[in-house]
Amino acid sequence: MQDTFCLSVTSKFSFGAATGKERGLQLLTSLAADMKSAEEDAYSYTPNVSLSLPLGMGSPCLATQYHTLQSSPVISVSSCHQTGYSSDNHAASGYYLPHSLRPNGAPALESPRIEITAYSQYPEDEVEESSSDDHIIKRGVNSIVTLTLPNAEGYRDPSCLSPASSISSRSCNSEASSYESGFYNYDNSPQNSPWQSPCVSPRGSSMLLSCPHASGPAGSPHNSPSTSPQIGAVAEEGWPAQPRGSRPNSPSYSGGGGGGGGSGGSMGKRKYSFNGTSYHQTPCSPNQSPTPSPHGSPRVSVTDDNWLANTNQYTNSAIVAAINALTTDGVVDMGEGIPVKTRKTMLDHSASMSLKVEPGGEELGPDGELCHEDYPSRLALKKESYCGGFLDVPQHPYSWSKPKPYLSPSLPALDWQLPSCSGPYNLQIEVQPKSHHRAHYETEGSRGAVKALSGGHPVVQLYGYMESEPLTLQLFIGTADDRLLRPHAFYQVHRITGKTVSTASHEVMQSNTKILEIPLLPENNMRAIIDCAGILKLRNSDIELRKGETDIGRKNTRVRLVFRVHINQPNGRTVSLQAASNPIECSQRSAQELPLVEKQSMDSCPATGGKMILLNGLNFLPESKVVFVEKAQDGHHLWETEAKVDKDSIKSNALVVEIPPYRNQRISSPVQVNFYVCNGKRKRSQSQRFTYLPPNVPIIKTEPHDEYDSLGTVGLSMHSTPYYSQPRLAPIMPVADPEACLVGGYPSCPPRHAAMPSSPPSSSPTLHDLSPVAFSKCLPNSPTHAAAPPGPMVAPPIQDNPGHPNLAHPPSPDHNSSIGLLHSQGSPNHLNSPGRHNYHPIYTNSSPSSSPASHPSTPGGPAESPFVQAYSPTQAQAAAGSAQAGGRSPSLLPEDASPPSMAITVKQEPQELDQMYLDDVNEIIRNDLSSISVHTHA
DNA sequence: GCTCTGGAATTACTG
DNA sequence: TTCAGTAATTCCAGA
Repeated sequence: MQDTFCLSVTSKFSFGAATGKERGLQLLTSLAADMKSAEEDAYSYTPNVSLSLPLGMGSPCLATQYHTLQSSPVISVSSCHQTGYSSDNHAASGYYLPHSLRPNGAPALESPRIEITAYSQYPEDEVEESSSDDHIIKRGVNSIVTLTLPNAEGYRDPSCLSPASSISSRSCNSEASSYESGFYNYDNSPQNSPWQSPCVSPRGSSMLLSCPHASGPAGSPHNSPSTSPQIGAVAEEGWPAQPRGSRPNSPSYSGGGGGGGGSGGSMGKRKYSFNGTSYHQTPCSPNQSPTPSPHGSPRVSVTDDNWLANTNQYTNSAIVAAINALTTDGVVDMGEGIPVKTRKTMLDHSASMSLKVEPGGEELGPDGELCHEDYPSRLALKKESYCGGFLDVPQHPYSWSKPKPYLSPSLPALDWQLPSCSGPYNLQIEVQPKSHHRAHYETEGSRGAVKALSGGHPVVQLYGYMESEPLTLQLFIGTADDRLLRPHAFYQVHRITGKTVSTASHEVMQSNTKILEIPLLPENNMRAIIDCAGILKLRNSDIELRKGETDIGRKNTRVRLVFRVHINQPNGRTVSLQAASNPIECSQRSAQELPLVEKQSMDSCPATGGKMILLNGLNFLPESKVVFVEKAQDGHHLWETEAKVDKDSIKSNALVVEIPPYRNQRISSPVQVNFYVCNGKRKRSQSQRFTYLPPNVPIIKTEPHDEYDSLGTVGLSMHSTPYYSQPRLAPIMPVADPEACLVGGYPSCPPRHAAMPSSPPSSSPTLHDLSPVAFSKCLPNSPTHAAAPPGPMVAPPIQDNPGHPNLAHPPSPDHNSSIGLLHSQGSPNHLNSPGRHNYHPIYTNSSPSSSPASHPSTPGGPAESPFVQAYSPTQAQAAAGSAQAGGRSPSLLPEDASPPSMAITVKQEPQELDQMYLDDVNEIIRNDLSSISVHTHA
C-alpha cells in the first residue's frame, strides 16, 4: 500500500504506526483511486491531497507542512507519530495546497469568503492544466518552485531587500488568499513564494520584470510618492473608475463613512482621503501608519483580471508566474490594498505611530514617509530593521536580531490550513482569549491587548520541541466564520507595547496581513504569553472596495487569533504548525448586547426532548429566549420552536433550558438542528448546534464492522462542551472537493444538514472530505460517489463543529478518539486539542481545553491516532461498500457512528439496513422534508 | 502625558 | 422614496 501510496502521493509518507497506518494507507489509496482527477496527473500534490485527507482526518497532527526553504512549498504529510518526514522536495504538498486547488477539480472550496467568491473567476481548469509539469502548478504555484530564488536558501528578510525590490515583492504578494482567488497565490505569503520578494534577492530582480503592473511600483520601490502614479494606473485596473475615495462604496463616505462621531472630524479625514489623493494615489503618506495593517488585507489582489490573465498565459514559466505575481501585487496592493481611509488615518496618526515605533524602528521606515503604495518599501524598511535586529524589546531576553531560521520563501500562505501538531510537535493555545475584545479603529487609541477569560492573557505553547534554538511564533488575525480559516480582511493584529507588556514582539507584513512575531524560547518551555497583541479594525468601506475582496465587513466582527510556528528540520524542510483560538467578538455592540453561548452542557438528546441543558455564556437576560431551529439546506425554516427557559436560573452568564421535543419523534437517525439565544430583535447569539437522536436506540445501522461498537459508545457520551457554532479552523488538508460535499452533499441531505445555518456543514468541509469517511459522506455529492445517499440519512453525527459537520469525523472505531470527538467537537475549544485532534486532525484550532493536562503535550498521545489508526481500511471500505451496496450514502455512516447518546445503538445488520433506511426515508418524506431531496436507496 | 476603557453621539446601511 | 432600526465609526471622558 505504501508504495502505491507513495507513488500517488509524493512519495514520502512514512506512517509510523504499523497497522493503523497501513489501514490508513489502504484507505487512502482507495480513496485516491476514487478521487482520480486530472489534477493528479497534473499536480503531484493532488495525490497528496487524497492521502492527506485521511491523515488529516486521523489527526490534526497528521499532516504537517513541510517545506524546504528553497523549494517551493513542498509539503509532505506526516502522521503525528511518524518519525520520519518525507524529504521529497518535489512533493507537492497536500497541505499547502491552495485551497483553490481541488483535487477533484471541483470548484474550489466553497467558501472562502462570505459571500462572494472569486473562485468562479478562476476556473480550475487553469489550475489543473498545468498538470504537465508536476512542479508547475497553475497559478504558478509550481512556478514558485521554479522561481525559487537561488539564494533563497537564506531567507531574506524583507528588510534585507532592496527597497525597490521590496516594492515589487510587496506587490507580488497579493494577499488574496489563495483559495479565495481561486488559485494559489504564492504571493500571499511572501514566504511561500520564493520570488515573492523578488526584491529580496537581487536576483530576484527578475522580479521586477515580473511585475508589469507593478512595474511602476517596482521601479520605484521606495518612492512611495512616485509610485503613486503607477499605482494609480494599477488601481484603475483594479478599481472602478471611481474616484478612489476611500470609500467608493458609500458615497456618503465623502461625509465620512460611518464615522459619525465627530462627523466633522471624520468627515474631514475622509474627505481628506478623497481629496488628498485617490485611494490609490495616496501614495505616500509619509506617515503611514507603520502598521501595515491598514493596508493589507490579504485578499485583495488575486482576483485581478490581470493576474489571471497573466497567470494563465504563463503557467509554465516560473518566471512568468513570478512576474504575474508581482504584477498582481502591484496592482492590488498598491492601490487597492490600502484603504483610503486607512491611509488617511495613518497620515493623521503617523506621528503617533512613529512614536510607537520601537528602537528597531520596525514600524516606520526610517523615512517615516513611506506611503501605502510604498508599503512594500515600508516592508523593506521594516525588514531592514528587522534584519538589523529590529525590535528590541529591552525587557525581553530574546533578541530579534537573530536571523529567523524558519523564514523561507516556501512558508505556507496565511490562508493555508495547517495542522496544530505534526510529528513530535504540537502547538497549543493553553489559555484562550476572552470571547469579546473590542477592536480599535485607527482613529482611536489602542484598546489594549487581548485578554484571557481569567484576566490574564492568552498563552500559547509548543510541545515536543527539544532544540535549543528559539523559534518564532507568528500571530495574525483570522476569520471566525464557517469557512476555512484565513486572514481576516477587516481586522489586523496590533502590537501592544509598554510597561505592562512582558512579551517581546515584532511586526511583519505578509500578504497584506500584519503578523506579530513572538519569540518562543526553550527556556520558557516554548511557551509565550500573548500580552502584546491587540486587534485593529479596518473600515469596512476601505476593505470592501478593494478589488478582489469578496468578504463583507458588516456584521463580520468575529475573529480568531491564529498562531503559527515554523520549525526547521535537519533535512532542510520546515514543519509549519498552526493553532487558532476560539472566536472573539470584536464589536462594541456585540460585546455589550449580543448574547453569547460559550458552552452547552450537552449537544444531543433524544428526539423526545425534555432534558435540561445548561448554557454558559454572556449577556443572558431575564427575557432571553432560546429558540431551536431546523433549516433546510436552502435556508428555509423547517421547524422552529422556543425552548422553555428556567427563569429562576437565569444569570447573565448562565441559562438553563429545557430541550423541546423534536418535531418528529420517530426519527431513525440523528437530526442536527441549531438553537440560539435571543435577547430581542436582532440580538441573537450565534447558532449553536444540537442533535436530536432517535428516541429509541436502535438507530442506525452501521457498518458491518467490528470496531463499530466503540463508535457507538463514544457517541453516547454527552458532554458539556462549549460549542461554537462557528466554523472551526479549516481543515488542514486541501479538500478534494469540499464543495462537492457541501454542495452535493447538501442537496442530498438537506433536512438534517440544513439544520445548521450558521455553519454550513460544509463550511469547512474541505479537508474533511478527503478523509475516507468524510469522503464517503461527501460522496453522495462527489463525482466519484455519484450515488449519493438520500438526504435524510445524512444527518451528521452530532457534535461536529458547526463549521464542519461531521465530515471531519468519520465514525472512528477508536473509542477514545471518538469520544474525544464527541466532546471536543462540540466545543471549538476542543477542536484543537491534540487529543481531539485524533479525530479532528484537520482542525488547526487549539482549544483551551487542549491544555496540556488534557492533552498530553506529548505529541504521541492524542495525536497519535491519526486517522489512519482510527479508521481501518476495512471500515472505510466497509463504509464505502455499505454506502454503495446499501445504496446509502456514505453519509449515513457517520451518523451511525456518532449517535451520541446511546451506547447501545449500534446495530449491525447490514441487510436490514436498507429497509431501515427506506423506512426512514419514507418517513421523512412523509414528514415533508420536502424541500430536501430525498432519495431512497432502493 | 499616555494608554486603556467604557460609553455614547453621529452617520451609514439595510430592510 | 421614506422611515425605522441596526451597525459602523468616531469622539469624549475617566481611570
